[in-house]
Amino acid sequence: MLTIQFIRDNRDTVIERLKIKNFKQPELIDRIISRDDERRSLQVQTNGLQAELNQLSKEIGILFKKGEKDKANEVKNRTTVIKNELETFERELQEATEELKEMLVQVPNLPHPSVPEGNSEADNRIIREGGIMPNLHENAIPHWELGTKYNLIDFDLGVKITGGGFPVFRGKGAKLQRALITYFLDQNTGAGYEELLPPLMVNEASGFGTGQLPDKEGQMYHVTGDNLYLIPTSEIPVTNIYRDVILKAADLPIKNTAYTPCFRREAGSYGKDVRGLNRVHQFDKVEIVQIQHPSASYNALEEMVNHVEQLVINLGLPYRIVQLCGGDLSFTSALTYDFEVYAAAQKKWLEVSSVSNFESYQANRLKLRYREPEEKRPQLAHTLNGSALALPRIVAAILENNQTPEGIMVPEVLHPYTGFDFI
RNA sequence: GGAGGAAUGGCAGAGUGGUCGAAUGCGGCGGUCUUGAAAACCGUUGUCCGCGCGAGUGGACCGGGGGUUCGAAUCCCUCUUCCUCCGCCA
Repeated sequence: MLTIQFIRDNRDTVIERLKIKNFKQPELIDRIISRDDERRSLQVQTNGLQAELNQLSKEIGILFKKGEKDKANEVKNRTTVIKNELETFERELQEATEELKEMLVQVPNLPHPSVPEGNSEADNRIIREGGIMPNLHENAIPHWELGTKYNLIDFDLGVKITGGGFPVFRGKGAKLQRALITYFLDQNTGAGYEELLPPLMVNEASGFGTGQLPDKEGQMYHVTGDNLYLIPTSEIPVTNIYRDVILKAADLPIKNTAYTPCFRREAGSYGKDVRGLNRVHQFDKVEIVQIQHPSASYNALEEMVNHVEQLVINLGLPYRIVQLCGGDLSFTSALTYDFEVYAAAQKKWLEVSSVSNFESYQANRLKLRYREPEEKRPQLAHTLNGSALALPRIVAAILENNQTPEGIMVPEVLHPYTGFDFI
């Protein structure tokens, strides 16, 4: 979330920039500022009464020690009055603080100045395109049919044992998954990212820290018995490692990578674009996360984009990089680049990575800070993350684009990992 | 799952109702000394929210939340986590 201080100091800018994000309640900004005014005044009054009470309590202690019991009791009577008064102020102060936070949490991150205006995908800006479009033979088929034909993916089995959107990979299909995961992790660690293997379930505090809670609750599987959430992305456990942490400026940047399965309910997305691996409830993803100094975060974002681009290039997939417009940008992001690869049989662009700079928005929720060597006060760090990469759609594109009448060619970089070059 | 014990500042560790944000040690930072370093000595060293032009100053925080009390690190309730033992188990 944005800090209250920032909102107070930049009211007009905040309102103006949030327009690009289609923020629907600009009046909330003024409500926040006036509620904060109230909060401050309540705090002044509360603190004053508390100071008085503290002073009297000390006096009582001293009087009792001296044995002046009567005098002590007299002072005690005075405290009763203050306590009653204080109770009201404390309650109101607490209410104001809580309401303020509830309102702050509803304000999305400000988009970066370069973010184009727009309401939907159609307004996203294509930054770069690359790779070569494949020429498929006449009888080319989409990946869900290839998966069945070559016994790589069994969608029906997944339905049987769990439900729709939980495919079973088998044989060379399973091995291809493992190869991609290992390949991505190797490339990421080679680029200086420390490999992590985090928990797949997180608590509420973690969900709040990265911005999934309280609003996007419906997107996550909730383990009600223990009040835990299955992660929709390893961004949550990895970034939350640094929750409530004050780093030294010299510790920055921190670069982590993690492979995890991801779980998404995808409520309300039935119908279009859900065939095969295009949209599933459980999938594998390798993520990269950076904790950055604010002055370096946009360079880091470019670096991450270049890194992810190289992965896609190495796999030989036609791709494009788009910058999300204001309306398509997520609640917490300031700037996001999406990677899409072309799946030639279904003739569709599939999103395989989303690389974002959250600036200090998550950091403020997380209380993730760093300190400059000579500075007393810690500053909020910047957080960034991106998929490197999400597997199912990569697999879909590889299967579809590399199919020949004789079988499917495995990208060369994967051969050491798969142990086979043809399916 | 059952029975006990514990949680204090960066770390270790005192503190069981009163001027305690908290002894002491270590670590960190600054200084003295030294050609330099070490040692020794001296000083300093948490976070957050306010008020004040400023020098300053008020409040909160001893795992989280609630309670008792004029006053809580200290007493009570509750949750979480860790340790020991028993049971179960990959």
